[in-house]
Amino acid sequence: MKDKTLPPVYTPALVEEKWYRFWEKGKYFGVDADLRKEPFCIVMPPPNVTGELHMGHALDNTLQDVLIRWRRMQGYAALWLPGTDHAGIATQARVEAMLAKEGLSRYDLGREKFLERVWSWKEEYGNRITEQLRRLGASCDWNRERFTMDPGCSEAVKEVFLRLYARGLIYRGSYIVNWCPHCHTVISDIEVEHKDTSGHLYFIRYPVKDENRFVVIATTRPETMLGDTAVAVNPDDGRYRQLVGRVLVLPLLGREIPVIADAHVDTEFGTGALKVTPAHDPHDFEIGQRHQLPAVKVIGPDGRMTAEAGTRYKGLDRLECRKLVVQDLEAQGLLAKVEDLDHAVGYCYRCDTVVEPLVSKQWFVKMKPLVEPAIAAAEDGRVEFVPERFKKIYLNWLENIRDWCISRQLWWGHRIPVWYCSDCGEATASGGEVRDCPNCGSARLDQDPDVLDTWFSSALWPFSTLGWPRDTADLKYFYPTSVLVTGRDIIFFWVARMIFMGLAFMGEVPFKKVFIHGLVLDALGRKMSKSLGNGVDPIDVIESHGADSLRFMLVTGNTPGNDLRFHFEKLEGARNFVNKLWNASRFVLMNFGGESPQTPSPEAYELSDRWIISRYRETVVKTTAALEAYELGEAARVLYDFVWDEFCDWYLELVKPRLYRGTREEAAVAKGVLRDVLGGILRLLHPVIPFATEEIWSLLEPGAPPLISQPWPEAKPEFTDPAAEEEMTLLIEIIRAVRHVRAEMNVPPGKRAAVVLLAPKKRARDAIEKGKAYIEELAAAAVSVAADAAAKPKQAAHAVAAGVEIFIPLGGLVDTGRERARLADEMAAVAKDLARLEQKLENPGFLGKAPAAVVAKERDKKAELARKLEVLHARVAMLEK
RNA sequence: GGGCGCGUAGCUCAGGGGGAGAGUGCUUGACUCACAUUCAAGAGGCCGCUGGUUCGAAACCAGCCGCGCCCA
Repeated sequence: MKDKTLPPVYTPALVEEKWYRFWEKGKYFGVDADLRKEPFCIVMPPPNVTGELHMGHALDNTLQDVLIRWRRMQGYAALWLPGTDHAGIATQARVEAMLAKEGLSRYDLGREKFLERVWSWKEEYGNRITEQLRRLGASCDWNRERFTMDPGCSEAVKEVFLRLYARGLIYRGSYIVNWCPHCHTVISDIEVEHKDTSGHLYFIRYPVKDENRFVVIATTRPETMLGDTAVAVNPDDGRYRQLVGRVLVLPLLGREIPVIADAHVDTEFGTGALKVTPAHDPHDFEIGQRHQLPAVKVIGPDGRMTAEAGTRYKGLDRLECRKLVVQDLEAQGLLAKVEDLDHAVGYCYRCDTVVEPLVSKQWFVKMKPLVEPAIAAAEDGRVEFVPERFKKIYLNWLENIRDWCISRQLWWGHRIPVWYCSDCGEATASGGEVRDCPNCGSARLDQDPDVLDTWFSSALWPFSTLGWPRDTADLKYFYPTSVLVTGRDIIFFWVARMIFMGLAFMGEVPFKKVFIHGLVLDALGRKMSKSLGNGVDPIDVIESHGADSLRFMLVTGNTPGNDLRFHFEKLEGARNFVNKLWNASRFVLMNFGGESPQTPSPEAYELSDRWIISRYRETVVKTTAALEAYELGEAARVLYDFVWDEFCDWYLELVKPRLYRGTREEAAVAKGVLRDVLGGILRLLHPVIPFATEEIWSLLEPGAPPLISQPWPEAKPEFTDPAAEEEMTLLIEIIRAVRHVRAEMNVPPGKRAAVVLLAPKKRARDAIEKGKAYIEELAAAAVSVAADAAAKPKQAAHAVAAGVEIFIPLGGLVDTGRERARLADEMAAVAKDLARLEQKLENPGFLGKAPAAVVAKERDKKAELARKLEVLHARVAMLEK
């Protein structure tokens, strides 16, 4: 070993940090608007500032980094724009929890002081996740890092709010909304997760006024009956027709409520009579609107019963109240029955608390006018989904969308830029502080206390980060961005909203492609979650196996749109691959002995050189095509196979004789090829495995510009060499056959065996002559070639490969019984295949309708199998003698 | 209830109208001077079921069964 500087096991920790610093300091991630180049731009889905890197981030950002590094190498002005999201609810909750440890609430501090605390918390912890992204190798332009609450983004949020308000697309009103009693804020419809929950269906008798009969209603939430203002039946329901217009007496409270008819009522559910609680159920709210029913709020924002619920229930938690109401109804004989029922219950997606629907005055975005262009853009292909099926999901959602509730009862976020006059009640929207009411001149003005939904600012991300509302060069150059890479779980939250906001304010779609990937699941196929404790920390993985291994595992395991299970075995496989690359490079470098070999002239190539170059060219084509098609996993698999099977297992072995025993000239040719092909491999792998490839590159090409800035390999047509491929395929087949026989016959691996090859065809004989040294080296054989059957040795193990008969004379070592059995098995297999082919070739349908090339191919196969069978028969006959 | 995805080797998954693939695990052999995180050889599969289209289906279509996800 001439060079001991390369350790035999690749150690990522020694390499990764060094190269990341080098790239970042050397500004290799940075890019400017450059009209001589094509732009390629990805805006990073901003992780929450509160967040820590999880496997979902690791996958999402690895895929982005692969695309960005690849396009950068292809010569695009490749901008990957990073940033973080202020994550209203999550961040505020985090800081409030911290305060709680000091025995304080946010109200103790007051709004201003509280926000100071959040900002300082953000300064302290907010860059943790960006540091973690660096460890993953993310090559984003940190100089352009943005934050959804930085001055620029805040400006954009205000501007968008004001413009939408001016167009009448933002309005304030009292509607039923989803209240999370734990987060203490309203959340939008999509922030509610519906989960099947086992509960009960309570059947309650509502007495008809002045009559001795009842209407029985069914409900899963009996406590809401205290807020009932009607009972509704379907107008076509004969059972209840005569009751419509009558008055019922609401049990427990004695309030008189009407029986109304509404087509919305499902006659199949329960008894067909529906209690109507407009203040606490979305459907009931709509019925209430249609029939001008009062909305009685019996549940307050704290999840407790209000005074309207009556003195007996006031102050009780909604679930305690449920028990008491049921108990009271039963005592009064008004509870008809209780059934078990699984039904969908809404939970807050942030904190998993049961959401309480209630009527409240909130700000909304009117969706219809915004959504129509967003639908059109997907339908006419201005924005494309990869895989395409996600387009349907997107469209289906937009087509059934309801108005978006955007106000949140939080302090951390973009404050709603509206001021209310205490004197005349006028609401004024403004980009700056309003001091005098434009309506009455009063100075008694208060800004709306609420902030905007975090997703409101995220929706502007692709253009707010490029400078909007200012008309910047970046915005002109990079917008619309090239592709958005994100998980399928936030198509509604984010992707759809960016598209309609982009269309509304830029007049163009924010990205041309949406590349959707699945989720990273645990080994058992469950979502990784804190509560299950089944999450795998990417940083742990990076520390134990290296960022490259993690990235390679995530990329190879990824099929477009499908979920990916995390298995440590797969991670180890990836680690082994990186180590394989490392060692192959180590071998190459050791043989260079510090010199830089030159590319040989093509005439100097021998068969194996022509073969590996041809295979390399094919790999460039396949890899590039897979990347173009967003099949990143396929690209990585193609590279894995090429590097491990063809380059390491075959080419490196084939090259050893020349390096160890060849002439100087021969060795120089081999080294030149090694340098070229390994260099190409490093380029191809760099987007997926950036650290190890950069390290190896620096050793392979000392003094050259770093790999990150090298051009992507070209697929030169002149590299393709079908003859070399055909010949090598033959030789590989022969080598495998010899190895097989040796193993079967228990020939010790170290023992050089004599091998006689009988090749009737001249082409095969020529190839064997050319590759004789390969066979001898890789099959530990002493080869002699013969053209006619006279050369057949008698006491020999035997095999057939690609029309070539292989004899390994073993003298007395051949166990004829065993050999006969082996041959019989092989003959059976061949005969079976042959029979199938013969049948096929006798089928007139096949002969008449199949393409000529297919028929010819099948004929060839048949001929070859027939000959093989013949040879095997002859061999058996010989053994019989 | 509607929509989508997935059922291929023991496990995890690619592939995709004309020869069933990979990784891992398993069996056998080898510490061969790049790598035992390795090398070589091997066993292992009515490609979920039933029909249809086709000369030809594991692949395309329909239905069914099972699992998962999303929406209501």
